[in-house]
Amino acid sequence: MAATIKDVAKAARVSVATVSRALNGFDNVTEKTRLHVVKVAARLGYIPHEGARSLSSRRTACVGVILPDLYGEFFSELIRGIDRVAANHKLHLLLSCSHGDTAELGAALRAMRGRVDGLLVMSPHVDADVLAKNLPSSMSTVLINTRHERYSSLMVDNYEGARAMVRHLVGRGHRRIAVIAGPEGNFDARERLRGYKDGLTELLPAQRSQILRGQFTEESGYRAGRQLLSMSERPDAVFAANDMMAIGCLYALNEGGLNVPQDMALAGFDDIPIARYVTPPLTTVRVRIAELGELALERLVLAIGEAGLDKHSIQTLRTELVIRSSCSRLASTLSAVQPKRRI
Amino acid sequence: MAATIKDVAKAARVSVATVSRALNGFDNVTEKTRLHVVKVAARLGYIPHEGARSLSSRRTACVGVILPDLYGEFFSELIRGIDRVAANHKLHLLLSCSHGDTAELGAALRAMRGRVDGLLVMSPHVDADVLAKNLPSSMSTVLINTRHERYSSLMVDNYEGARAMVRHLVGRGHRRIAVIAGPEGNFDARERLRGYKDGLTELLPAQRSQILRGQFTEESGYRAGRQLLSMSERPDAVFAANDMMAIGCLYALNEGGLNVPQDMALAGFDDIPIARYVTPPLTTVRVRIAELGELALERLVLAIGEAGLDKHSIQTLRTELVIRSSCSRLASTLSAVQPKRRI
DNA sequence: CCGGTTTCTGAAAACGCTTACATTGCCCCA
DNA sequence: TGGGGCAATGTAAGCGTTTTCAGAAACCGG
Repeated sequence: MAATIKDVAKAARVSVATVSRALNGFDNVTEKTRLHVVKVAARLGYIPHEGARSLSSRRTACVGVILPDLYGEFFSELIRGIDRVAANHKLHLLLSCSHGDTAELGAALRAMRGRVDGLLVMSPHVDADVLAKNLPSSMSTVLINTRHERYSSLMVDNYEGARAMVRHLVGRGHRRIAVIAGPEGNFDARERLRGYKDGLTELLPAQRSQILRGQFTEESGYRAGRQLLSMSERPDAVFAANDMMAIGCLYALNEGGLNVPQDMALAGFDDIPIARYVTPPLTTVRVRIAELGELALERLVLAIGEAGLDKHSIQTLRTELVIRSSCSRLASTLSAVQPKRRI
Repeated sequence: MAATIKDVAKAARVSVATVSRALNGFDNVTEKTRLHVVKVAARLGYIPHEGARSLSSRRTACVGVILPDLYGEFFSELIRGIDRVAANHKLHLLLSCSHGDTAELGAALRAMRGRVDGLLVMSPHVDADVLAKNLPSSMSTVLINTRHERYSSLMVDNYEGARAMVRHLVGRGHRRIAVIAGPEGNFDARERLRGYKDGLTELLPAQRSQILRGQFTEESGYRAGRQLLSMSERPDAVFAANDMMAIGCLYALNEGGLNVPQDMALAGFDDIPIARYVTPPLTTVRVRIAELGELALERLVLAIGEAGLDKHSIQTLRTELVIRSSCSRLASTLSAVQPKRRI
């Protein structure tokens, strides 16, 4: 059995209190005693039981991170950002995944009680009150890309990002601009779609929007690409609601013998690290993903510090257009069409 | 303050023991009592304090996962595999990152004491006995791609994978085959390099090996690519020790006007999801990354179950050559060189 | 109606720490 | 030399559960 503080106390012939103080660097212990205790502890290979420690001290030095999924670079980037800040604050990460399932989300939330000091939740499926119902009240919480009236959150400006992209595509001469949208109930997907639609009606009121459904996965992007290939009147540009789908779509288009951007422009959203490495490099909307994670945890740390005084703030991260070569100007279209531009 | 079991007991006019039993589904409680307790608990919004629970029951339902880093798709895939199994077993993941630093690794290991039931450690930097020194003895542990005499581990057959790739490249007619190696002290890097070297001396004893150093990041792959561009006598094939570097290298080569595979073949290692989506799709060595995570956790779960009886086994996952188009045959080289083949 | 089971429930002791409070011992100054 | 004050240490009460053990209640056959 692993040594406990009692064993150390016994072996060092002092009380457990003294051991605790000595090992935790309190100043009310003689240097001599401390040294002795430290030595004995080392000899016994004593490692404090963090569970007991947090029960007693009422802080766990852990934060919970609840994500909808773990697939793809978006989440790994997010976690990486979170980890950076966590390391700074000597916090540990308890990772949980709702797998898009409401029940699992609820369970994950409840399971965090007594394990963590605060919670980072990303739950883009807008199943509003699973949160309120399963979150231990008094648990500091920060939401990521999830809107809820009772909790602070960090949002990405999906709407403006999407609009900016449409503006860019139109500016480059594209007219028939299709979108590969994200999953239905998804908050980000919805906002990006809204941005696309608004951008389109604003700039090209005559053009019909053209929406393909995707699931934010490469695979669904690939399927959308196949669909595009089989269309009689192909769009001249496709705006995928995230990079993964753009990449899947790109693959399908290449496979179908289409050249991006000459035959069809392609844009993504997120600017995941890989986006610049595909060929052609992907024009996309940059979301500073790691920073999103960092900011969220920074904010959570603050909230934990201030305990009760919940500020309930919403911060929105701006996005940024990243122009690479997957959306070059369409010379032919440009000359053929004389758009009524309002830009 | 959040409700505790005591509050529930008081409100329900029963003892805490009864509340505990009722809520945990023991059968020695009248159905009537249980219902009553459950109702009261719900009314008070009671959520059990998992920390207290694990202290008392001596199991945490958590496993620790210690990784060297979080950057890139390799780790996200690994975590995804781990998460799948964790979800099955209703385990939670406590994620920690050593950032390649021995001290941090030690700290992370110690921090796991009393927080988790078992540990998954990937520490390819062969700093052998940080492990033994900081691991609470009696903590079930499974290593991933890390060799240590005292613990069970799951390994990837890096050596054979690399050799197979060299064999493939030679088979395709490549002769001057350079490698972009991983970081020095890294176990995987070392094995892959060894495979490369052995493959080379075996098949092309006359050819000198040509080694560029990388850090397993795209960025270092990019630098290696620049180096390649500036060489007077360029290799006709490059084998990057992982896909990330291959992708970075590809970018540099494209940028330098080289066509892959016509001007230079390029191969990677890992088969991260993105590998198939770059252009040209990357020939690589497939490591079933998610499966690696799954198997590791499966094994850990077993080890936790059997407590003392450590089996201390080593399982090696085979790799698999994935041939895409980044390494097509070099017609010119083929005719020019008449190798003494031993294959 | 009574002893002996079988259920159900409660009291209290863990679990391994931290920490408030009490106690001891020592120094120093009156 | 005695006592006030302070620093070092010890005692013990938590922290919120589970779980052992013992007691109470209900049941059953004789």
